[in-house]
Amino acid sequence: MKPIDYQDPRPIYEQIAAYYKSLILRGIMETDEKLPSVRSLAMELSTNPNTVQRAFTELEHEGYIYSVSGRGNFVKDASSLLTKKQDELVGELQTIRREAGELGLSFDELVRQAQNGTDGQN
Amino acid sequence: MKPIDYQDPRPIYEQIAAYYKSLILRGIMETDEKLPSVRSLAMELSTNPNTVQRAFTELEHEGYIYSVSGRGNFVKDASSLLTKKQDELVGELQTIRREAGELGLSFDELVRQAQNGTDGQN
Amino acid sequence: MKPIDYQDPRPIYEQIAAYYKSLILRGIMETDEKLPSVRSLAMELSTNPNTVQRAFTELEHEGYIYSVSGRGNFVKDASSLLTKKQDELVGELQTIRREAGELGLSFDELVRQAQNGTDGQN
Amino acid sequence: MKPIDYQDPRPIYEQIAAYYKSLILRGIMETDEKLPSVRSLAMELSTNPNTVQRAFTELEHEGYIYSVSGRGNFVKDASSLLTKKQDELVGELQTIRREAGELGLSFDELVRQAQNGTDGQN
DNA sequence: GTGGTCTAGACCACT
DNA sequence: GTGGTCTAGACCACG
Repeated sequence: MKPIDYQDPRPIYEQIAAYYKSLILRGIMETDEKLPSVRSLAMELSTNPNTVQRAFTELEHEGYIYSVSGRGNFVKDASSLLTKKQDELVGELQTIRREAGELGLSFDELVRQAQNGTDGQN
Repeated sequence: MKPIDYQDPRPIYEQIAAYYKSLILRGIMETDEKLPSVRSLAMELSTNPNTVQRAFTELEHEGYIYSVSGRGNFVKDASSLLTKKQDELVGELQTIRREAGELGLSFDELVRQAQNGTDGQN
Repeated sequence: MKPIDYQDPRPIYEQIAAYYKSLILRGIMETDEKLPSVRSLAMELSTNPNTVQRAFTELEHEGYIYSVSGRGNFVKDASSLLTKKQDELVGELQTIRREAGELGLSFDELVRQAQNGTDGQN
Repeated sequence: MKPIDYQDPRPIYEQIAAYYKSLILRGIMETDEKLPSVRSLAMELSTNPNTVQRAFTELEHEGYIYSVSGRGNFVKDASSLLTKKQDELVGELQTIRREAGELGLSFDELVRQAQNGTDGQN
């Protein structure tokens, strides 16, 4: 599985970041495991090192990885991240649900609309 | 119905803004109808005029109201706002759905969790 | 000259309001002159009385007309309005000019772009 | 170049926001670069932290920066912002041009007036 | 330390 | 009277 999909409307650095978030949160990459170097990953994905660097910067800001100057980028303590991320998503859903209620819209109906027009295997 | 709930984690100015968004989007307040003055509403809600002002500023920035200096704040043309807002909410749900997929989480399960712990009549 | 143009992207009530602003500012309608009644104008333009009412409400809010309940709508003191409006437009142009400067864009170039794609007899 | 000019009729928080918009749109500040902290910038400009906070809130609402609680404020992906902003300015110019036409004023004359009384090197 | 929120009180411009 | 801006000072949550 390659992280970049040019059909995807998201910018490339977002896709790269999302790919590693997924690997980390699912436990496929373990704590303190080293990520590929910026240059090598840029080669592999045929993209610009700046784009990879931006993805890594985002991962660092959001607490997924830490960077050691001159050594590389490494996975942060991943154990708590998944449940934390899950709580965030549930929180966002509750916000949307409350907003829908305030506007007289049916939350279930919105959920149904969100499930149409996409692949759909959840 | 009073707009401020101190149990609600949202800041007061957000609650006030949300309250008027709801009134406007549901059509309870009509185009060009006048909102209460900053000072009188602050009195009524026992809060600071700055807090009300902040709520109104947010409403103005988001296109719900317009302000006429020395006259008051008035409801903007709200006709198209509701469907636009609904589209936004569906878009946010699709984003969450995709993120959940990337993390190996069940979107339906998250939706179920979001519906527990709150009143729940959607 | 009829005020409504369905090609115009602006809402109908905006067009009606703009039409009367033009008449008032150019001195074609004089101070205290009576505007057509809401109902008769709606008939003449084959539109809904609500739409005309909304246009008149906007004109009143912006200080062009005043309304006397049961009698009709009348032109406010128009003498000072034109120069005031002209000053407003110049002020807006200066704002745009300053913003362009802050962004490293050429104001003249923007003006040129704004003059292409439209009729062009200024 | 210091952002605050007390001769400028714009409120201080607007000037601060405009200053950083300019830096971001011109590419002088890069994506994910950190802005000064609210308090340190307030010290440097001899103004109140609330005023700086207001400027940053506006920048966040308008999509120029994002804030990470406890870490600071950072520049958002700015690549598409400049052309978008330019289109907005051209659109505003066209609106003014149409209004001028409706009032019997010469657009070119207004542009000339807007260029007098200021520095003038566009 | 950071951002974020809130209060109290003041001043201005506009009408 | 109205909205809008600014200051001073306080408190909270997060890390």
